Amino acid sequence: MTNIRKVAELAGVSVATVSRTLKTPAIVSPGTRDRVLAAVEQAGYRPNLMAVQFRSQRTRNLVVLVPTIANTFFARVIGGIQEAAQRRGYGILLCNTLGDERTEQAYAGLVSTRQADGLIQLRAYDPFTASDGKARPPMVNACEVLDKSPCPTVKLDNRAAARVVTEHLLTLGHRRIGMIKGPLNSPLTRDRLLGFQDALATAGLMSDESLWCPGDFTPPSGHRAAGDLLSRADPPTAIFCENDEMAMGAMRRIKEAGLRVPEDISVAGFDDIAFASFCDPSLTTIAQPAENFGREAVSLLLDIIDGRDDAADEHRIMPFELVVRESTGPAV
Amino acid sequence: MTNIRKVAELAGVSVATVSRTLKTPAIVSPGTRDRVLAAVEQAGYRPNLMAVQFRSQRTRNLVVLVPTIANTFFARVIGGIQEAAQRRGYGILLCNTLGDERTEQAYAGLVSTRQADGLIQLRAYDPFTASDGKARPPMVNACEVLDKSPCPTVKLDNRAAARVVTEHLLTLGHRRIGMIKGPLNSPLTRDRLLGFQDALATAGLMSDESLWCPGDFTPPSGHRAAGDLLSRADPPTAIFCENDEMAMGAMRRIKEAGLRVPEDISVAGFDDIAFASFCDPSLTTIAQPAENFGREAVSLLLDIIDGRDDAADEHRIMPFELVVRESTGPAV
DNA sequence: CAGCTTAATGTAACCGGTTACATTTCATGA
DNA sequence: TCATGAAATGTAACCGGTTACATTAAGCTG
Repeated sequence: MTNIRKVAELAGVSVATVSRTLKTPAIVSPGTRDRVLAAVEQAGYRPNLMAVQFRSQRTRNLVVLVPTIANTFFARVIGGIQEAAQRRGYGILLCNTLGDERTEQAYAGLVSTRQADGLIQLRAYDPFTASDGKARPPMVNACEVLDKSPCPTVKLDNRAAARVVTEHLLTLGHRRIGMIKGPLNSPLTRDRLLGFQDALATAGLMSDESLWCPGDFTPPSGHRAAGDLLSRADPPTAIFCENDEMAMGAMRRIKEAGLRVPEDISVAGFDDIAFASFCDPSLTTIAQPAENFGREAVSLLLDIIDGRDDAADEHRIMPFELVVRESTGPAV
Repeated sequence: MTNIRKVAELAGVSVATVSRTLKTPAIVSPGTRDRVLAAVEQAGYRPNLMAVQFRSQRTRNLVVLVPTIANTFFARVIGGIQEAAQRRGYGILLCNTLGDERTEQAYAGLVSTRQADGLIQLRAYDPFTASDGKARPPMVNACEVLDKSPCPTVKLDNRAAARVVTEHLLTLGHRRIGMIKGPLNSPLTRDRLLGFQDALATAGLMSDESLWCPGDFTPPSGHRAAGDLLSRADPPTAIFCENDEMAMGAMRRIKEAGLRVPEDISVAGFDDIAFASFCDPSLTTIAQPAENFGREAVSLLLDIIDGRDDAADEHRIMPFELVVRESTGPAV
């Protein structure tokens, strides 16, 4: 393996001179510089960055924990993370955790053991355990955020957004509105449910828990939940789904039952994934700046890593927007 | 920072004993072992893996170059890569290249500079340049594969699969079949086009190049291309799209034109993404074992890294399956 | 209990860069 | 010519583990 000593020998100089030629050429005399560069070229030398990292105690890698990469929304967030990190000279160690805490802890260990400089968690769970040492490693929690987060966060005001969607449905005259929820233990699900109830309460309606169906953010779960709602004696005239994937599954199920969207039942989603405007009917949903979630998270994390500690307790709220398309219409 | 020397001091033993206690406890006497473990606990010690890697010259990281993470098919492939890598103790450095060769070369440099042990490229491009040294770093090319690859490959027989889809359309009586292509310079696009032509030729039909529209694998491009096809004097009775994302865009456009799928026009896709069975109508497409592409690629790459050189020139062909759903029907 | 084997532990070199500090070279001015 | 200082270059410690080899302690046999 060609290392710096080989190059030094080849150029007839010391290792220090080779290192200086590559890092601070200005302080090396032109003649020596040329000889060294020729030797580098001849030997095909590439510095071993593992050694550099080891010396500098910085890997310039960030760990990213994603509940599931198959979700189109997260894919966009990751895109934003990746772009921002790359621009600042950092690489991304991606982990598709599938919500498994053991896996998350294992990857968090990469930070504790210095294989990465910091961590971005996209799920509401703190992967650092006591065994990770006393000092908390740099971390940012984004998208799905812990209520009492031990680190900076980047989130949406899910409660407000859900209220806006629900108000939209109420304005259209819907009174019986079904709800397809996300995973039960998630603060995100809870907040969207709260916003949903807020809007109903403001409109003077009782919320009917029998119209809440569990789902897991995948199309099949939306399909199943919609089937459940349709089988009721008095089915809802509109369904609010906590994400677009489930909304697409639900629309499919409604059409299989011979009903039309939105003429018979309205459907609203959440996230505005790429397919939302291309499915049939196109989906009314909440648009989130997914890529910006990623960029903000990286920016906050690097602030911590670089010791700009004024960032240590920041909690950013990202904007959202109701996008009304074809899947919602007046109540029958 | 607590390092092995601090722990050794705390336990009243040498650094070697600490190292042995953690790596090969069997050769340490029980009494010493207990004292060392107590000291490790007390100090909150986690070994600095950067030092371990540096010593062993192995990072246990793999670089993965993805053309675009927003594509549902690639998301599944990455899931497979990630799972297989994790099981074998490797982490993934993910790069969303967007097809930019400079970015790809930069990430390939991580391997040349020992920040990663190998690379998986999901696009038909060799990111290693001459400057990466004479010995080719470990690499595997999967999904979209170079014709003359300098490394092992994992691919689908795209030509055969496209032929099967086309034969399906021909069997349904279609004679004018439109084609929405992927990016022009890709071997994948070329192979699917060849398979399409093969089937037409076998059926004794001339292929009509005016029915080939360019796309870029995104829903909007499928939408645009379908609009283009519909505006022809004599539009096709079926459209074969080179991936499902474009097929969904195309179906949307067809319905916007007041036509029905499949009654007026049939649409077929490629990849069988999660939404293919939940859109309306559900999509006839080619199912690929996406996760297995990832697993195979990891397996081949680790064979190379571990010096099982019998793998150095392997080219695996993955199976496919035509999934007939609602979007294709008899020609009118 | 000497003599020998085996188990347990310690010492220090090593991986490949970086950089503080030491040393050499060279130009300049007295 | 020599002293002086700046510029160029060299030497070696260091980062934190691992491990070959050396050393010491313990156990066993006759």
